[in-house]
Amino acid sequence: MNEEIGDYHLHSDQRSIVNENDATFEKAAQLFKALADPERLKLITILSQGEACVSELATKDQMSTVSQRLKTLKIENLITNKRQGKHMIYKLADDHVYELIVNALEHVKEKHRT
Amino acid sequence: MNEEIGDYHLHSDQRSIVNENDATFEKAAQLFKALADPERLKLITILSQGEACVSELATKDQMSTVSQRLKTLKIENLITNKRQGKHMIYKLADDHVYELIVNALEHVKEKHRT
DNA sequence: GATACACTTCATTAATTAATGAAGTCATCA
DNA sequence: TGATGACTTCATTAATTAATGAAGTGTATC
Repeated sequence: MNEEIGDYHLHSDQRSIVNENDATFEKAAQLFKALADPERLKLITILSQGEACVSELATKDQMSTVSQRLKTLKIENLITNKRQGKHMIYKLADDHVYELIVNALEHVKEKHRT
Repeated sequence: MNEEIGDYHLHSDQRSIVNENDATFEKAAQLFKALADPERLKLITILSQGEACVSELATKDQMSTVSQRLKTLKIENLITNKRQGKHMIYKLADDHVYELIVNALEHVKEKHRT
């Protein structure tokens, strides 16, 4: 009757989330917090087109700011980096990142009743 | 060579997000902000199991807080409500909500290299 | 080994966000 | 119609978060 998919259930045509603990909610909230900024989202979409170093993502005078934004994203495992000589190359960590953003963009573009 | 899916592209095995404007990023950031709180996430997961009124979601003394959390979620079209006599019944707005949360929960449960 | 380049970190300062409790609204029932 | 129940809103207060510019770190080059 109920099809089980990890902690996510399908029962009587209604999807539901069960058995999550407080620590998981806390971590998920932190993840969403990292995504909750238009400039950080913009960085992610740029990186969705391929890896890039910091100076490709920032002009000289916003380098500090961009570096801090990247750090925020990295802490939540949304992006990874590697050094290449003097440059630090950033890229998206995995598919969840892409899925989260695309899903959010779809949601905000959707018409909702007033 | 490139398969086009709305504003989302698949090219050479790399997904990318293009052609989004600032207003869209701003709205997406607001959406993520609404999700960036463990208590609001908890409310969403409860509602994923079915609709509920405020007093089912809160004890008497946290009613104000819970009501404000629900309002935050409603503003971002994550939930909807309807009055039923004295009760205000809340439920999830659409599938995006469920997908966003499940995706985030999967991401945080994933092992990432240290 | 000193200088430059490409960042990263730190500290201050400004701006946002959330909890609390009191007051207000809306529907029902006596 | 006035009292009660079920919320919602408001105002204050506390806690977080982000931008800025200066100082620090690591790598390559002269």
